[in-house]
Amino acid sequence: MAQRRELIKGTIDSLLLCLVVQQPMYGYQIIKELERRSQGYFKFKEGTLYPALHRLEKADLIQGKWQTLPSGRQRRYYHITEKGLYSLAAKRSQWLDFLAAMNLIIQPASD
Amino acid sequence: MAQRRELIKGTIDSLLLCLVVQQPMYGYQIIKELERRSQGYFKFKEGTLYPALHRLEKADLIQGKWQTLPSGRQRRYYHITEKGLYSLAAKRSQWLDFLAAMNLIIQPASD
DNA sequence: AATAACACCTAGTATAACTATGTATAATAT
DNA sequence: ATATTATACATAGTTATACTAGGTGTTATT
Repeated sequence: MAQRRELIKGTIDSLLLCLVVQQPMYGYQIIKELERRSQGYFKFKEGTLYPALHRLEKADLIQGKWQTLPSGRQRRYYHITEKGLYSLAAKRSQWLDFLAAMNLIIQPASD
Repeated sequence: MAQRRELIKGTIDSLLLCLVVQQPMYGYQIIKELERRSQGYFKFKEGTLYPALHRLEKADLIQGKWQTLPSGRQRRYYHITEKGLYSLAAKRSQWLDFLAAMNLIIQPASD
């Protein structure tokens, strides 16, 4: 039924690392940015994103820092760690391996 | 940690349908065939495959039929149903959509 | 005679995306 | 003025599914 939900599993960490490797970002921004860059495909819920960010931080792949805007509003900016950099490279590689295997099976049926 | 495990989620049904659409196959054969075609990448465990086959059969996407070999050994051959054909087409399309979205984010870093 | 390969099965576990809900502020609409 | 939407964070509980670990029985190989 919700194949999309399952397809996405295992890719969120890579997606998040892909974004924060370019520049530090905060949660809400990441949700919007993923939706924008994927042309509306990725619409992560907060209940998906924040736990994922906490998981990555706990694993020392990203690190968050609170920042206070002039308005007084709080944002938690995450930036990638050195360990995160290595992890991202590994995850990208794993993704490509997976993709290659999938392509071997899911050939665009010659019809 | 086990990213591979999560990556695979949501794709098994498509993989199985992809195989049985070509010819009826039985469980053990599917495991071996997926490993062969993916050049060793997919090595599904029985605890993964058989429940998946049962799930697909329950959803009326495939149908199994016991066959007895001359040796007396029993095999359950699964063939795709009409509903399975439509489902496979839909899943392939969903996979391509997902892939396109992923590619927009996981660009092979220009390095 | 013992091991590996064949061929099926399932109960329980782990993981992670999501639902639903909560808090609080700023901007916009009525 | 007031209500709604957008911004910004958080988490407890639900659901789905790949896997672990175990089981049954047959056939082929060492």
